Amino acid sequence: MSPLREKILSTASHLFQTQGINSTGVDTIVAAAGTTKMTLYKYFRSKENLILEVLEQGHQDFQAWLSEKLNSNTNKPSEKLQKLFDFIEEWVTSPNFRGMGFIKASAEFPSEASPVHQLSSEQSRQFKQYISSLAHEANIQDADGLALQLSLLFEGAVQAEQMIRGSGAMAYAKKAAKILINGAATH
Amino acid sequence: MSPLREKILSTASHLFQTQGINSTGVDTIVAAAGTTKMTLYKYFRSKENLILEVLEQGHQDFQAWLSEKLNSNTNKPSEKLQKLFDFIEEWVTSPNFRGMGFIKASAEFPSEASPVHQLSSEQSRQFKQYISSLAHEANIQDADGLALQLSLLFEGAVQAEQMIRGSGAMAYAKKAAKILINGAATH
DNA sequence: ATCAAGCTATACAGATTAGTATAATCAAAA
DNA sequence: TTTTGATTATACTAATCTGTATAGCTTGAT
Repeated sequence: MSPLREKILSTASHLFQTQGINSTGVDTIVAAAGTTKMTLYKYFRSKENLILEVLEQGHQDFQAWLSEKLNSNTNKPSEKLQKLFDFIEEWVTSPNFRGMGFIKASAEFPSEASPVHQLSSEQSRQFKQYISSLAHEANIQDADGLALQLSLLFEGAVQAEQMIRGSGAMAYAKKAAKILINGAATH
Repeated sequence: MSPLREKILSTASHLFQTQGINSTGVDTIVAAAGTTKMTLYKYFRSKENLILEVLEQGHQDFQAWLSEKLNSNTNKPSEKLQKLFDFIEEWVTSPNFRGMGFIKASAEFPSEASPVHQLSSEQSRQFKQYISSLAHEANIQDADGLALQLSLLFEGAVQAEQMIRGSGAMAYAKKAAKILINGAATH
């Protein structure tokens, strides 16, 4: 892929996260990326299109990183579920963590008719589905229920971390997750 | 207070929640409220000022409703904590629930220099502090830790409910809350 | 009936937005 | 050296935004 295209994507991702999506103009993006509007509109049909691609890439990066971590560091299915929040914490507290795109995007595009909102909720659904599959492999009875609860903790912790940087929310979310997982496993 | 002023406040609150704050123009607000810009700017110094007042009123309404419910329906401190999420669910699933302002506002105003962001995180802190005081009265050892975990569940559930309306997330958040409360009480 | 206060109507300024049109520049390939 | 393709520079359109200025209307009190 064109390096300029990637530069625009990463610059936009950074600005969207730090300044907000709607508050970040196209002019700001191209200035920060060191290019011009003509080039941006050559690679992206519209600003909405750029937003969608930023979201898509962010989500894929996270999912790929997470499943790779789980597959290479754990063996048994029950172990995967137990270590899930350890890796999530590692991701969230890493220096180049820029927040979860789909959480903020759904807040900035509340209308369900918006393609951005639709992609956001689809990504949230996919993430929950991934946790559910882990819970299912670990023979948890109410796998979907546990997955929903864990995703609530996750989204709440990310939200809290975005609200007050360095709040340590994820550490407590991890503890809560362990309690919920153990509780669900005994049934 | 002037009925027109209140009409503007409630209209703005509704539009901010359904369309987003930054995406809702002042012209849209006055048209929906059946008045004009001149009147709006008579009662509110600026749009930012209006946003702050909408947030303030929404938070006060919620806090007043919740503590009234808890004080009139429960006696023992431990009972308050147990019934907390029952009442929260009642609030969130009520027909005129318009979402929690401070959660979306912090997403739309990510810069910590923004007064809107500052008020949002202050309200989030106050809510967590309220839960903490309940936990403390119930003689929970790590009252602050439990309060943080419960507020994560709360914010995650509201977020999920905003993302996919009628997802039933709050019911599962309630179950998770009971488990965490019981777990913390035995220590 | 006159007056005053509150509200409406409308037009405007100034800034910012997304997106486009046109021309100049630059580098590498033929 | 000439051509080709990619990028830049700049100017522009048309819409939208917050906030203000000016003038007219309406209603209730004196």
